[in-house]
Order: sequence, then C-alpha cells, then structure tokens
Amino acid sequence: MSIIKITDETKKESISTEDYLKAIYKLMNVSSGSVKTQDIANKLGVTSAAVSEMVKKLATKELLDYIPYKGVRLLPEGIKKGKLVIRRHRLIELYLHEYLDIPRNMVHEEAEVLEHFASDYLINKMDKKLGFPQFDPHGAPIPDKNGIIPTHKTAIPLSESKKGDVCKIVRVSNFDSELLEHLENEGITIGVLITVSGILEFDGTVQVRIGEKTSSLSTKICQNIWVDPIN
Amino acid sequence: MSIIKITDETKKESISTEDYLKAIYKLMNVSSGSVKTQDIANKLGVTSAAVSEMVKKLATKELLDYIPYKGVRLLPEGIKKGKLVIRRHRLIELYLHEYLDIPRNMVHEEAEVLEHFASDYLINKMDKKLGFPQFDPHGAPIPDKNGIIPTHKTAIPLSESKKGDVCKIVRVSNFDSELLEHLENEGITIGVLITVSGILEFDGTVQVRIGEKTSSLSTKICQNIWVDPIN
DNA sequence: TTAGAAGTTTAAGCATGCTTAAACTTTTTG
DNA sequence: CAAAAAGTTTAAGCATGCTTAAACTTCTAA
Repeated sequence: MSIIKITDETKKESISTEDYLKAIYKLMNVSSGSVKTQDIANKLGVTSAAVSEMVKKLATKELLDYIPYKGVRLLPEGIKKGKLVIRRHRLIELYLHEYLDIPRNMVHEEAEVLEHFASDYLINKMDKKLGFPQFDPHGAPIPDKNGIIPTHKTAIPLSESKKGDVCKIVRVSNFDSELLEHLENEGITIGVLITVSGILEFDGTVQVRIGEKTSSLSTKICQNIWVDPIN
Repeated sequence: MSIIKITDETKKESISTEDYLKAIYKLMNVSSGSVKTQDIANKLGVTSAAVSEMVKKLATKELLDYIPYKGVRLLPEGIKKGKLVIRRHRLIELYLHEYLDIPRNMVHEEAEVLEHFASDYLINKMDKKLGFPQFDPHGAPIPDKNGIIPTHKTAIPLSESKKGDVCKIVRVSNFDSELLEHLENEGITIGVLITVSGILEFDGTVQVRIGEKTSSLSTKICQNIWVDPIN
C-alpha cells in the first residue's frame, strides 16, 4: 500500500477550469503579456461577466495572477495544466485520425470534448501506440509529459514566402472544418511539397503548384499555413 | 440545406439522465417489474431523495412511468436511450481492450466516463473497426444500432453446473476490478474451456480444471460466471 | 483634460443535481 | 390490526457556472 500525497498539482480541475486554462494559455502565446477578459470571453463563447467571476476563482487557486481591469497571466501551475489539456487534445486528434480514420476536419470537435475525459492512463497508451509523436494531424506540436513542446524551427507562414520558394507544409493553424476540408480538396496537407508559382500584388493571393495541380490561396488562408522552405 | 426535426428522440440527455436510464434499465432486467427508489440510489451512489427528485423529472420527459411510493418503469423512449448508453459503454470497453491493450479489469472505469462523451460518429467508427462485434470483453452483449441485443442462448451460471460438465466461459457479469484480476490470474477468461471436477456439498464451492491447472471458486463468484455446456 | 466610448466588474437570478432533515406512506410484525 | 420499522418524498440549502442589467474603470480623441 502506497501513500499518495494529494497536492494542488494532483487534483483534477473542472471541465470549465480546463477550458479557461487552455484558452488563456493560447492567448498568452499570441499577445504575450496579459490576457484580457474580453479575449477570453470571445474564445470561450461566454460573457465577460462570466470570465470575470471565473478568473477570480482561478486566482485564488493560484493558477493565475489577476489584476482587476488589467487582465490575467498564468502562473506556472496554470501553464502546466493548460499544456496538459493541449497535450490530451492533440494526442486524441492524432489517434482518431490515424487509428479510426476520422478526417482531419472532424477530429477537432471530437477532441474538444474528449480532452476533458480521457484519463492520463489512456492518453499515455495512445501516446505509446502512436510512437510518442511530436505533431498532431494539423502539424500542431504535442507537449510531452513534462510539458516540453517541439517546434518547427525554420517554419514561416506561407503569406511570407517568395515567388519560386519550394517548401514543405508543416502546419495548418486553424481548425475551421470548412477551411480544412477545402485545403484537403486542394491537396494542401501536412507533409506535402509545394512551389510558390506567384503572388498577386493586388491582394497578396498566393499561387502554388502541388505536383500537377495549382491552387490559389488568399492572404488570410496563407497566414494559417506554415511551411518549411527547402531551398 | 436539409431540415432536421428536433424530436425528443434526437435530443441529447444530460450525463446524469443517461446514468439514471442505464441504471434503471439494468435493474428492470433483474427484478422485472417496477424499480424501487432505493435500488436506483444504491446503484448510482446517491441518496434516495436525489433519486426521487430526478425520477420526477424523467417522468415529465416521458422517459419513464413513475408512481410515487411505488416505483418506476421505463417507457419505450427510456429503454431505447438506456440501451444506447450500454451500447456505447460496451463498444468502448471492447475497443480499449482490443486496440489499446487495456486490461479487462480496467476498461470498465474508463468506459464509465467515456460512454457519455463519445459521439455516435465515433462509436460507429469503433463498431466498424471491431467488425460489428456482439459481445464486450466480459462477454456482455452489445446492443446494435437498433437496440437489438444478442444472447448467449444456452448459457447457465457456473453455480448451476454439475460435476463432470465441460463448458466454455461466455460471460463474467461483474466488473469488480479485483475479482476480474483474480479470475484472469486463475485463467478463467472468456472463451476458455473448463471442466467441473467437483462441487463441495458444504458451501457449493466449485472446483474446475482449466487445462493443467485447477481452481476453486466460491458460489458467489460462480453466480457471476456464465458458461455454455458443451456436452 | 475631459467627455464619451469601450471594456470590466458586481449583483441578482437561473438551471442542474446533489445533500440533510423532517414529514409522510407503506410494509412488517407482534 | 395497530405500532414500529422501513422506505419515500418534500423542503431548504449548497456548489458550479452561466446570463442580463447596472455600476464602475480605463482608454481615446477632440
């Protein structure tokens, strides 16, 4: 019989808390600095009032620092837990795609739910089956058990590529189902090699060649496609 | 664009409601007739007061008939939904056991949670991968999409076998983790052939031979082991 | 630098589903 | 068959996390 110490770190957080930590973690990576009430509210689809209340509670649990009217910043414990939610999410996405043939544009919504309910035991089994993968089906990095996050070191957004560039698609950083389906149809998927055949001055539309096919991609789309230049 | 009719049948029930329907469904199969408040409370680990309240709500949704002080009886809609929860549970158990190497004595608790969150889409993918199986890792029948439940037609509890019987183990109808681990260690698992080598008059202890090994099983355990006589 | 706009917080209220304690009904038993 | 025991229901209260409306703070632009 072993003695298990129940610390703050061990305790399981509520679904809502996990959602907040994940959302705030992601927002911190964008607007590095403090995260605003309204941004969290938008991300989670709740009112600012709800965020305001919830954030106060998370502060008392020492998951984040909260300065009223100023914003919020995750503390180490909050970062750790946020990363773990993302780890579960991305491993589930990859597992569903690889082993249950669930198309890329559908894995997100399934994982969005299951990330809160798959036990660590189960997650680690999936991780092992998948061979301790580094990236999910959209090329997003999967934090390891210790929270270490792999990177696409040399990747740039396709919107910053130049005419003539040959590059490999390494990430699509958006999970809109319609967009993902469209890209899939165009042959724009992770691992594929493309050549930038032209960029319109007018609005930045990027024309790419994928094998025999060509495809035109708007600036907004290109900002979500990350590529590794080969040349 | 298609028109989707949202009927009572389509609506997703709360986790709690699903737990109640599943519990009541199982209890109806035991004490065929009406199910008592306290039995539900015991099964779910809540107070009778909680059951009393909840059952009233389920009655207004026409999932069951409720006569105060008398008990509860599922209506067709309740039966259908109860079966679907059980279907999800058992398919998940089987999937976890077959594809993620999760031992039999651990699949129950994982499935207990996931049964509420795996989408129908996902469940049907698993069903297909598994080849539309009829029984879960404990030999329990898996209702199909239409609620049809396969049976072990000729099975009897091991507690009713006779000395000299040769039979195949088809079901262990208990999910106590310790018991399951014990049976696994004794070689008593689904599909295995055993010979009843003796039964003690004193307390009904059954002695069985499994290949070279022998094992003694209490009456209580034998009531949970279902076998198909071969001879 | 100050008024209005934009953003945030507080307050009151709701829904779900649980608890305990008290009241009530049914069953058992002497 | 009546009193005690067993079982059930009602009532009040709690926790979580959401909403709207009102109050408050901060930012922005003239």
